[in-house]
Amino acid sequence: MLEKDMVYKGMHPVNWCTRCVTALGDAEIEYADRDTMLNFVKFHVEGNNIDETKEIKQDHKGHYVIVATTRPELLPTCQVVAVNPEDPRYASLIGKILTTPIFKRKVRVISDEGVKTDYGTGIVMICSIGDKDDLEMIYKHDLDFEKAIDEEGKMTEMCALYEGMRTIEARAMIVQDLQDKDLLVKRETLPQSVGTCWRCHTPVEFLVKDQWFVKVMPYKKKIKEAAARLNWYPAWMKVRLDQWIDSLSWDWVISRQRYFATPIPVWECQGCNKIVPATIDQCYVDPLNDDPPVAYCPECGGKLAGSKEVFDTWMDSSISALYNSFWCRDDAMFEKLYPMTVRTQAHDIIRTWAFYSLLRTVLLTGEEPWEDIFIDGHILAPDGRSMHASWGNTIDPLEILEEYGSDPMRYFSASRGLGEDSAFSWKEITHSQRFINKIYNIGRFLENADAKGEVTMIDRWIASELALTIGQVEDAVNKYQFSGALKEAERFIWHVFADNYLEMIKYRFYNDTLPSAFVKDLYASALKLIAPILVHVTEEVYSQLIGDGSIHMSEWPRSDQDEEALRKGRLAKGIVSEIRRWKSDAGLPLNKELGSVVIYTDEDLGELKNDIEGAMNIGEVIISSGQPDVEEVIISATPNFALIGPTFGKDTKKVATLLEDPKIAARLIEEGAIEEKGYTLKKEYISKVERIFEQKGKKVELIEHPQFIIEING
RNA sequence: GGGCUCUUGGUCUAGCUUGGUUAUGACGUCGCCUUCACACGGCGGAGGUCCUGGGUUCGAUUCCCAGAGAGCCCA
Repeated sequence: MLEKDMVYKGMHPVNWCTRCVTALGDAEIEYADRDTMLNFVKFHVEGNNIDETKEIKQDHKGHYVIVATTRPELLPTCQVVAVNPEDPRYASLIGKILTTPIFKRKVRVISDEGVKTDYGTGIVMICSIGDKDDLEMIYKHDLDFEKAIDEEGKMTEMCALYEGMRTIEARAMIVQDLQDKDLLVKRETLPQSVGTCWRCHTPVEFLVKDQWFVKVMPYKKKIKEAAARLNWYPAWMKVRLDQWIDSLSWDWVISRQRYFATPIPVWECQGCNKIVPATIDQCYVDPLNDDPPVAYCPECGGKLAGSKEVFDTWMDSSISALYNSFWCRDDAMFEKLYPMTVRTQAHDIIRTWAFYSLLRTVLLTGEEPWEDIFIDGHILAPDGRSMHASWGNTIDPLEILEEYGSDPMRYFSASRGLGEDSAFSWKEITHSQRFINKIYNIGRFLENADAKGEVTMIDRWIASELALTIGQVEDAVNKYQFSGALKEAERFIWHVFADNYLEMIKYRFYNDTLPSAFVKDLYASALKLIAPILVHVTEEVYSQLIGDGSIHMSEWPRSDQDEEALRKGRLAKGIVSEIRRWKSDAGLPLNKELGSVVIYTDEDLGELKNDIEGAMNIGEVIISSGQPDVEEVIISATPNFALIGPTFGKDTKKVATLLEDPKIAARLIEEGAIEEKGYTLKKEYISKVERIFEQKGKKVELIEHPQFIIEING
């Protein structure tokens, strides 16, 4: 980058802590709200033909204007005074010369739209360097950098009799002197947000120092184009990067004055300042201890001195994609691995890691470092705030690992929505432990199965359910929605495979008609879906059931989807659930034997008859395509708004009221379509009806479902 | 001050892209069930102004606008 002129050395203001005596990166600044004093100071106007106005007054020394400043100690560096061009109060002042108080410097009044008319008196002095606004003005109007404050926070010799004082002392003294000389009009308290050193909370100063830079300004468009080619997850995170790039107004300062970090691998000629970089085969190199590649300056023969500065740490981390793909070390690997598939990081370092990575790799290779970028949130303390040792709300992950193991913690991490911060929750740990326990116990149950039974309809059903789940997990993972993948896999394993399927095949387990290998294999396939999250329990169970290498090295699962099996299996599952619920409602044990049950349905459930009997301990299940011999009375009906809304528009409510009438609903279901109050009603406008059943005046135990009716004969 | 995000039973949360039956699940809570993988289990119940206001619409948790509160990033 040095050779390509993308890196240069130049004078530039840096954030500086006068207590730690070091430069600070922008990220090391903490803003603190505090009160300061806004001082209203007289600046006398040069010349005689002055129009006196409300703002331009006169005292015994002549005409003056009032400038407001929070930093009177920077008066010695005041080079210009600025007003807003739109400000009518000072229109006549633009171009005039003022005399600075005490230091008696002649300064010009300039206009700049950046001046806020409602700050102080609307006139501001531009000093080097009070704040970022000053900095912008200095660049914009090509002013000199003057140094009033040194590295240790003391006033320099240009501050005349204030030289050697600390800034706070100098400020107090100057205010006093201004007052004594009748140059101070008034003081006001002003709430202010001050940048402070993150370590010692000393307010930071801007100091102009010799620094190394990576050019950013010429490449903003290029970086935004590269960012646009990435797939962002979540998509809105890209907005943050774009706006950050737009807001940048300086190149990237990459040098730091620190004790440790990666040394800047260059030597400088003491005579002519020629830069001699280390050669590639010299790396890694410490120019303070290692010899330069040439003994003397190739330009002037002068003595070379190694750089004492180190890199901003982002210089290292910004090329992680290049490093990890063996850039400059193994061309074949680089060709294969680069660009990398995905960058994963949190949202707080979009402006640093993501941005600098894009910048460096685009400048070095001409292409973006990854195909996808996914931005995750932070884990907050259980109280919803960020974790701080001083707040006493931290969670030590090592304690969780020791007490619960890593699977519950991984479960928690994966269960969070992508990109959003979320509070750590012990409940999730509890829940995940239960799930892990479930996974383990299912494994223990299947472990002992060794029968070689036939694969039946219900087995093909669970295989089809698995196939659907695999698809859902794939969709979620492809969008980096691990929480969705986890949820689908858990739903299948716990609530479909264990709660329903296992209950329906248990009787085959005990009468040795289970196709054990098939069931074990299917369960192992399901475990693969969550193996990347629950790495240990899945490995344990897999090794017990399959015992053929690691689950983490196995093929991604596949399963056959059979529409007929899916339809019939779901129906059987629904029937079992309904009977179970009925037993529960009746206060019966779930294994209470039932004499016979008649199931009325249009579907041919012959192949599932045994499974229903086995699951619910029923003497005999009779499948009938007819209707039970009972009288039905409709007691309520629910309209199908999805149909009647588009059909009836504004009249939807009236029609809905008609459909809800049990008598109308009964007639409608009987006749299919009827005319009522001028509307043509159809049977399909009713989505659900509630009925009761009677047989010769006696109550009949019927379970009603849209797809079937169950008649229970205890 | 600017940007982005969030607000859903006691607590946490899914759904909102593509508006429509009874709003998902977890933790807790209450009741029932000791069935031989698991009582750290199973089944069921109670518990909701889907932040507020306005708009679009026959219909808004979902779409649009405004506001309030919270978080993060920046200044």
